[in-house]
This record gives sequence, C-alpha cells and structure tokens, in this order.
Amino acid sequence: MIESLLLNLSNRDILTNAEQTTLRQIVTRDRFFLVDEDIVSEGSRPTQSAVLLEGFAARYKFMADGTRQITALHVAGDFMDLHAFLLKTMDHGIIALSACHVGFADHTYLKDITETQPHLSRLLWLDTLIDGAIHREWIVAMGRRSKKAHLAHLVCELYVRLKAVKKTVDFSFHFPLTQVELADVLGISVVHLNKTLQPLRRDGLLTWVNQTITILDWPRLTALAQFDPTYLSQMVESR
Amino acid sequence: MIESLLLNLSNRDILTNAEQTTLRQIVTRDRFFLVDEDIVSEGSRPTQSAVLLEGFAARYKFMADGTRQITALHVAGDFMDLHAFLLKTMDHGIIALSACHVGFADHTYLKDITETQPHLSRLLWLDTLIDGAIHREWIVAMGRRSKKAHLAHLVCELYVRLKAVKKTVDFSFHFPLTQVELADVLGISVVHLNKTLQPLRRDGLLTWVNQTITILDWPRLTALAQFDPTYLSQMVESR
DNA sequence: CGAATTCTTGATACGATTCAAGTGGAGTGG
DNA sequence: CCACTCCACTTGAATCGTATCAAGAATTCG
Repeated sequence: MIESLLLNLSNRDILTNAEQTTLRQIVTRDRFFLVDEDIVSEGSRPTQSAVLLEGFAARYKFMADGTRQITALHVAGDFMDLHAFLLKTMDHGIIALSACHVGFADHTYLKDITETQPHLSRLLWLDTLIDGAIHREWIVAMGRRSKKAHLAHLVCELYVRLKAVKKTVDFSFHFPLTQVELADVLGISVVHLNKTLQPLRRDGLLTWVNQTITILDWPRLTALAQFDPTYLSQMVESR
Repeated sequence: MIESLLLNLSNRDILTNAEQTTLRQIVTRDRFFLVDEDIVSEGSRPTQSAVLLEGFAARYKFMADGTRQITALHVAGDFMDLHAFLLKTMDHGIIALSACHVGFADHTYLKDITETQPHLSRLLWLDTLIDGAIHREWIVAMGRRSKKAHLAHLVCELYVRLKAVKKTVDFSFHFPLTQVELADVLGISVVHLNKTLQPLRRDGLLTWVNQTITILDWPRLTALAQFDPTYLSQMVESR
C-alpha cells in the first residue's frame, strides 16, 4: 500500500527491511478522499500524519478576501503533514485536488521512531527539509522569475518529483489541476495564468490536454525556468 | 556565548541542563563576519552548521540576470543552516546583513545528537519545521497579499521573532537592512518598496529611522497584515 | 440533451518596473 | 573645517505586467 512512500524515501538513502517494516506498521489506517475534500483542515491539531498514497493534494491558505494561496503540491509518496507531528497546530489546510488515497500514521509511532530509530528519523527529517527546499524555490520563483519561467519551473519540478515515484511515462504525466488551482499555486489570476500558458504551448515546450502534461522540449523548458534539480535530489549519506 | 540560541529553543520546550550543556559543547568555533560577507556560499558542502549569535543574516539566491531573491531572514539565536546537516549541498548562500557573530557546530556532533538525544533532536527538527512554516507564510504573502500588507506582515514577524530573543525595546527593534535588501526580501524593485513604505509611515503605523523600526500601532499593523503569530509560537509538547 | 464547469479572449484600469534625476547624510582627505 | 565623494533614499515619468470585468467557446457531467 505504501510502496510510493518507500520509493520516495529510498531515493534519499537505502531503507533497511526493518525500516520498511516499521513504515508499513505505522500507517495503520487509510482512507479515500473525493476531489475538493479537505484531508486536513486549517487550525486542527491532528494526532496523526497523512501520507499521500495516490493522487494530487495541496496545502493552502485562505485570505480574508476569499483568495487562496497554495503553498505546496503533493504527489504520491509524499508525507504531507509529517511536520504536524511536531508543529502541533496546522497553520494551513490540505485539500484533495483529485481523488486521493491517503494513509495515516499516529504521532505516537512517529515519536517512537525518534526514540529508537535514528537513521529512519533522519530520513524523515530530511523529507521535511526537502519540503523546505521546495518552499525556497517557490519563493524565488514568485519573487524573481517571470510568470512564464515560474510556470515552466513548476512543470519541471513536478516532472522530476513524479518521475522519482514512477508516475511519468516518457515526458508525460497525469496532472488533474484546473487552471484556477494552478493560478492559486503561482499566486496570479486565472486569466493571467491562461495567457502565461499560451506561449509555452505555442513555442512547443509542452502540451496540456486531458489532464495530461507532456514536456516536448526539456532542454528549452529547463533553460527558460533556470531549473536546477539539486534541491530535489538530496541524499542523506549519513548512515 | 550561545545564550540567544538557548533562548530561542526554550521558547519551544524546556531545555534540560544536560541539553544546554550539549549545545554549548557542540558549538566549538565562532567567527565574526563583516557586512556583506558570505557566511556560507551557494553550492558548498559544509561539514558544520552555522548559528547566528548576533546580527542579521539572509539566505539568498541569485538569478542569471543578476537579480537576487532573499528566501529567509535570520536574527540572533537562529540555527541558520541546520538543514545543511542532512541536505548536503547548499542550494543557496547566506550573507551577513550586518556585522555578525556566528557559531559553528560540526555535523558529526549533530548526528551524535540524533543517535543519543531524541528529545533534543526533536527540538532541532522543530526548529527547521518552523523555518518551513515561515517559508509558507512568505509564499502566501508574495502570492496573495498586497505589497503593503506583505511589508507589514514582515515587520510583524520580525518583531515577534526578535522579541522572543529579547532584541526588542517596547515596540522598537534594530533593523540594519537597506531598502535594496528589503526589496530583495519582498521580491519587488527598490523604487516600489520605497513607495510601498510611505503609506505605512504616513498612516502612523511605524517609523524607520537610524536602522531602527518602531511599531506605532500594533493593532492596525497586524490587521493590515492579517498577521497571526501561531506559526512562530509553536511548542513541541512531546517530551 | 441541458446545465454547469472550465477554458479562452478582449477591453480597461491599476500596479509595478525601469530609467533618470535629485536629495540628503556620513565619511574622507586636503 | 570645508569640500568632495559615496551611498542610500526619494521622486517623477514612461512603459510594461497583471488584475478585473465581461462575454463567449469548449468541455464535462448528470
């Protein structure tokens, strides 16, 4: 069930059989969510952390005027709110952007891991650190990239992350977001997102039809985005 | 020497004497940096992590066209690149924004802590998670707040963080950044930063003279910023 | 098939950048 | 001590980017 999580973590460092067993054991419950359902809601104090086993989800925050900012996108294999284990109250919500299969791990088990399995703890810590690295790239993209480059960068990032959990076929991947949701990721209006998207299509960098994105020209896309995947492909090397 | 770090961490949970001793022991070196000196450079693979003992520093990234985005601001007591312990290569640089006193802790010592001191490990992990929470707030601010509200939010955040390490006097705090640097935080041009700043001054929300910011009207400033300090005041409660 | 979303387009207004110039204060050397 | 230089801050004008509003086209769903 949690194969994608194992895949995700083993990209960082070798997972022993014992560690794999531990991970399987701590995910004691699972549930399916429909599109637009809240998986975790803002302000709650969860006693378990959610692993995305299948589907797309987003961390988001609403502003007083009803606008929304998505602060993170999650794909299969992501430990979405591992940070809630220590950061007791959720400062944001998590919503299902497609039908989602989600596993849950009690915080007591996670605490046990920190007490008894240092290597696995470091691996989980690393997972939250990569989250942070992605946040920083997003900040850079929002502040200093053109919208076109920002969008290109996001596509590159998603491609690399999805490839790591075997959710790509050649240069294609399933991408169920609407343009409204994608605009909430970039922090722009839908209209402008739409107009930003067009040159990427027109110039033959990518296609996006039937909830499927296909990258047509990886070299030009990464060049436009100034994409450097280092922040995603970190290893621990600390055993 | 590392009192501000201890102060910072004890805002999260009680630090035992043994833990305080450990922290004092692992910071084996310290160094002073001048304004604009790089404390850690992008792309390097540090074998130690830097604690800011005194001063202001920033994590930043340069774009190909020479523009810069600051992704984090650090104040006294911040473990600035604790994440470098697991995230081996620095995906950004750290620069001194004022004269800085910096302590260094070898990664081997940090690894030892994860092997033998689970509670302290969780506290350090929490520290990196709060970093992440701040990043998310910045993303929200960049994407969905007006520039005026974004600036106000930053001032609120800095005030709360500096107060936690006793670097405020009433509603004032030392703030040595130039407007160019502050513009690189918000991701806007200096000219526009200057024009964004003026209404905050004119409306009597704050003053900024002699490298000192004074908040004149905390209620109106927080209301404008939609500032909710929850993300900064997280406790572990996990002992 | 009709209704509801989602996507696309155009027009207008506002926000933000850039360029260019000017002000003011701090530090330096004669 | 003054003149000079440097740097940070401030201002205005022109241009470009982005939001908003409104409507129409395409797609999906029941």
